[in-house]
Amino acid sequence: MPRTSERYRDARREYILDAARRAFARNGFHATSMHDLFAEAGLSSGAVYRYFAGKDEVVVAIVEDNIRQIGAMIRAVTEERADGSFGAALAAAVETIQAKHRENGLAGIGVQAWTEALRDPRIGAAFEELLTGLRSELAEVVAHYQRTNTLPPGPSAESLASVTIAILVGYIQQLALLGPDAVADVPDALRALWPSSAVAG
Amino acid sequence: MPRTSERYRDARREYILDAARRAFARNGFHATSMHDLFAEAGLSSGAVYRYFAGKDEVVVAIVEDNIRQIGAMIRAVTEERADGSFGAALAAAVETIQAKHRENGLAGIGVQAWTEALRDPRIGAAFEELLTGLRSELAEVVAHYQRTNTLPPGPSAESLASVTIAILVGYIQQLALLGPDAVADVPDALRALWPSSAVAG
DNA sequence: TAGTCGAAAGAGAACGATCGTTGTCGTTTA
DNA sequence: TAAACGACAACGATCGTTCTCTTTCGACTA
Repeated sequence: MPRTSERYRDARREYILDAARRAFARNGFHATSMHDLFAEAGLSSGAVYRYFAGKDEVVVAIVEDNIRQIGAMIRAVTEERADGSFGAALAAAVETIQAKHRENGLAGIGVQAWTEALRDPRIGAAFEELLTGLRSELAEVVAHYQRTNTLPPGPSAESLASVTIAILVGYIQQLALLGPDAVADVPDALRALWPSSAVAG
Repeated sequence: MPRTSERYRDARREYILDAARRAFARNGFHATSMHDLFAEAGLSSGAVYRYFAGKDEVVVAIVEDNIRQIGAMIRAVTEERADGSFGAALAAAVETIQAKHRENGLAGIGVQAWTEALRDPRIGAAFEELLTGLRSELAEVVAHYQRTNTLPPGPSAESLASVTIAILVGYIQQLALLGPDAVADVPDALRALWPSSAVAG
């Protein structure tokens, strides 16, 4: 018979993750020690280790959540805008990412997560799943724009989806490194590159 | 009066950096210890520390070289192809990057460097310089394509340059994470997106 | 309903391991 | 032969983690 409810445990876990996110966004995964994390959360080591088996588990939890966030944002925006132009859908995705980044530093965590994916098999697998899943889903969206002649019919929908992902990933990278203001004009460029009217191919 | 020539010292330094690159590409900057580096180079700590003041200096040297490589490749390709189509120039840049990655794991080091740029001010400054310099140079190239009606005249050349950088950065990211085969069809997509003929805008 | 008991939560000191770095001493070469 | 190179042991610091002890709170009992 547990002393506390499951709701309490979940809330506590989330509280620790929030503190970890702040600390990690400030100094990076590796440069942030567990003691830094304890200080940021205002808790002792014993308290934190009751909810996470180790530092790796904290990192993985944060990265997996970050993956889920980014994936969900891209999916939501591109699908709901399937009737507008391709450029407008892309611009909307970018603007959503930017807004989220301003409030919780999404991009910084994301960039760090990509590097971690190269080393940690668990994170690597999660990213591969995100990217390949996103690619096939975006391929369907892209195919729609190919049929309506706003994207060239020549290349495969999958290859165009890869370019789409590249744009979003590269945008997040610049967002993290240069800040939101430096890339504020990207949405306009995307809308102009792929407007509603037909494009040569 | 030094025991050896300056040429010897330079060669030795480069030898150590090559070993470090291999070790870092395999395990990442942080997960690779100096002892790992000594083993990879087949040298003692004393030998390495005679050429580098510390681990940070090794990392910075490798990252700065990586920045120089990527910047040079993008500049060379986009400038020499200024008479072809924008898509062809982009595809050529991507193919050059892919070839280099196959031979020395360029993309993996690059992705790690981006993360390090968030934390180390020296690396961060180098990257900001690369990105902003590249952006203004690419803006001139892009402006050329805007004048010849192969890119829409509406958006600023700088904003289109940011999108161009995003594509290249995002491509490198996918190259590192998914491997060359998974993104082999990207060049074709780029050529199809921006062919020689005029594009609506 | 008040009191008691047991288990979970949390604090905090401390430990073992590892890492980056240094210092010493032999070796090599202009 | 003097100075740089290089090997190697070892050091201090730091980090992730554990262990012990106290505190807290829900459940059961009278």
